[in-house]
Amino acid sequence: MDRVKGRGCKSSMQSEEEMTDLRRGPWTVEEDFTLINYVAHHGEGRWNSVARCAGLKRTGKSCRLRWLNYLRPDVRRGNITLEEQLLILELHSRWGNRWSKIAQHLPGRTDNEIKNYWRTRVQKHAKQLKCDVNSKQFKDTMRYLWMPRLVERIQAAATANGVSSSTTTTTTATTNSTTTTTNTHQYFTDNNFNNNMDIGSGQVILSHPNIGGSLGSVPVNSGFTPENSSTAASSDSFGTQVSPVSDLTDCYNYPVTQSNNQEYFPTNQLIYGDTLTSPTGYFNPGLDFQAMEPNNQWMDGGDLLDNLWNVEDVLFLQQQLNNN
DNA sequence: AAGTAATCCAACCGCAGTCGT
DNA sequence: TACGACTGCGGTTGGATTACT
Repeated sequence: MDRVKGRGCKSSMQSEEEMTDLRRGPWTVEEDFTLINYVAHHGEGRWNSVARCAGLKRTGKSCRLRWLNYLRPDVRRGNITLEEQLLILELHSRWGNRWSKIAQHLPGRTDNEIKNYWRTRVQKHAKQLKCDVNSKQFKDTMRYLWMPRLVERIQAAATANGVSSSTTTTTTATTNSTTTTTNTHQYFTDNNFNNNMDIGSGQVILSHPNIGGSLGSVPVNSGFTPENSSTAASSDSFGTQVSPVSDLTDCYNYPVTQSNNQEYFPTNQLIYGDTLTSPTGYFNPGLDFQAMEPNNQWMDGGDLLDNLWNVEDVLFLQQQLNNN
């Protein structure tokens, strides 16, 4: 196979790569097949052995990353739900950039995905507010505006769908700490690609939640070409490209629509309460709400997180700032 | 329609921790 | 204890896509 120009190539090749003709960059369908097949046969772990024994010209690290972030059958793809957003905000406020730890509480989500979400969405808003994402102002904004609003929206969605409040993500909290209890739910089927795999013959006839349609001996979705498997975007049956307006529910088995959130959302019982309402004058001056234009996506459009904002919030906060 | 800017996210890197010898 | 191999984590990059002019 041709050597693929890598991403983020900023330094000289590692010695390991200099010695062998290792591939870098996007994975091809063939490589994905090989890795899936090998893991199905031998299990996870010992990634350097995987790379060697499976005949993949990849580093062990690359194999591990590809498997964990993309090929693993329980990887959940698609938009981050309201509940997940709430959970991310809460857990990040407690643990900071401990993406892996945060990801453990969001079944099916990878640390990479959460990290990307944080950087592209949350930090974007911090930038718009011209404050540091680690600043007290921004954290207060999250806690007293975003999170209560998320709770409202979750409850509203639950009400609209006729879900009793007891089954929604109930929230109570103190300003100092939040109690989280974790119930481990099985949200996704395990290794569901094994069912149709004929390992003995080497013939792989499997459907994989992250790869649309059948794999192996069955022709791959026409949206795939060997050279674009991980970057094929909108036509990618992996559901790689996650656009705020795209509906990818057809691309995988897991519900991503709001109406189903309660069913699949982990019952990490984040408990917030009325105390989430900002105490008068709590906010420190410094947030630059003038920077938020009236038609800013942040306030009246865009994705779920963006929608948490509206003009009333801004006016309210400006009032708070003026009072100080 | 074409060019440009902004955004998204898969994949890379370096570093630190763990484990076996 | 020292060393190397391996693994996992968090930060960063840049190609692809989307939005805007």
